[in-house]
Amino acid sequence: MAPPQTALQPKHAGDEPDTKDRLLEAALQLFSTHGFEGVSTRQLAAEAGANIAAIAYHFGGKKELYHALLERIVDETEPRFAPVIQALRDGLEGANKAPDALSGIAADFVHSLVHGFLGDERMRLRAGVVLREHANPSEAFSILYEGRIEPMQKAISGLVAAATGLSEDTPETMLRAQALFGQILIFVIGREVVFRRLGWDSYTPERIALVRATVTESVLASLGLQTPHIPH
Amino acid sequence: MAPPQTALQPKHAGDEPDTKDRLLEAALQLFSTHGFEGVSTRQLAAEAGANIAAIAYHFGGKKELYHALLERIVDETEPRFAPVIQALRDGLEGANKAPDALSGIAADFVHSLVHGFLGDERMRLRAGVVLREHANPSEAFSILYEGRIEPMQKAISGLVAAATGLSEDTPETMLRAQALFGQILIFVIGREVVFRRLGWDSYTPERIALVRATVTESVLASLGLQTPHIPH
DNA sequence: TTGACTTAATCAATCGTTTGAATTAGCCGT
DNA sequence: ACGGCTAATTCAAACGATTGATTAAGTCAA
Repeated sequence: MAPPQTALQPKHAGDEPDTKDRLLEAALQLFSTHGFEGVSTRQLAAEAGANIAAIAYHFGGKKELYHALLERIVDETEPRFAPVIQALRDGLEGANKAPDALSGIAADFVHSLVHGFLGDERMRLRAGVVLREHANPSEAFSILYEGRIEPMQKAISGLVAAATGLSEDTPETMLRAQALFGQILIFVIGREVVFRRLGWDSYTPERIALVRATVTESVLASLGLQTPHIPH
Repeated sequence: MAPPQTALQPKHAGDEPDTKDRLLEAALQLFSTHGFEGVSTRQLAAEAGANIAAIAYHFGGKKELYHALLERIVDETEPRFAPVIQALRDGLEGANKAPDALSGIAADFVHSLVHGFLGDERMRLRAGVVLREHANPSEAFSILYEGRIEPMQKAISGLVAAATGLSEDTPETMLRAQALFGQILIFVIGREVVFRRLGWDSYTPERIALVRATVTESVLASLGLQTPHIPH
């Protein structure tokens, strides 16, 4: 009757996802495209192959399922973004002694972000949820902001600071970091616009490589850096 | 009983908006924040001070009201964006003979866009609707794309082409234009992020000026141009 | 048997839409 | 200026359908 407070992890130790996981997967698929109010509990249950009551049982309600999805998005993207941010930080530290390497470090960073955002279908769905929270922050926006957004912004601010010579925490640096991020994120947000303009219907590996090369040029130039020779 | 097919434009020639206008205004306010599915017809009617049946009477239904809003957004933004695009085109034409002026032209363009997007509360609401259509294009996305988005993209492509020497219609130029636009649009999309990072709670004229100055630097650098001395 | 989980059925509330009557505005012949 | 006519508009009330949530009986492994 009441939602389980303790997870004893009984049941099968099989491989196929249980009802709770399938509901979270359905939530990602549906909330991403149609938004919170645009999806009914019956749609969620049907997509997950579960009963409607399973939502209340496993999460407490529709809103709690949505919040659980946000937390899962933060958790799932951790192994993808943490190394990228760490590599940027490490690179910037080393660049203090070898300033010429800054272009390569920035190019690698852009490379990772573009492929991370455009190369993965699931990441596109996650971005859909995150962008909806941007436009209309719910009470759970802080889950995303503190978990994923702020660390990313701080890392980019470090890059901007290294390239411009300004301090990391000045308003100008933070705004430049925002502008830099916008050059990448616009290809997620404006995906449909890009497709219409270029006559595309999806991001193939070749097209992603073209986006990455072009964005890298733009970003590096915006930082006053030279495009390194064949960034890889 | 049936919706009026012909508009004889009778009624008062007064100044206060009639029910149809008030419904469109309510649609802008509510759809912008909560999305199409997140707003009920009763909310719309209440916000407009009208009866629920007025939606069906004047527009045919909720969906048709939404489409009418999209068309109104295109129409209302025409006088704001058309001169900016025209000024950019004129400037680029003149810059063929005076290449040094390119920085000033680009700076003026960024200036107009930043103030257009951030300086007007109604524009922020309109942007909310447009961005939702970006993330989840409805059947009416073409209204926005052909009306506002494509002309803007083409104008920016002209600027990129002038700065880089490439042709206007190469994929690289179009992608660079997209990246350039992203540097500005991120301050609309990521409004909440900017506020949290900088400790702001709104875009005041002083803060907009700071954003404009910083974005102008970033955009011009990304185009390989020098920041002009005191852009005004 | 116990506890974790699923199920069908049902709850009140709200959804978008429709109805038909009431109200309002503009135009007519007088 | 007048009442009478017509069409445009607004109104309260209700429509069936769907919403998120809840219930109690059921299944199944330990």
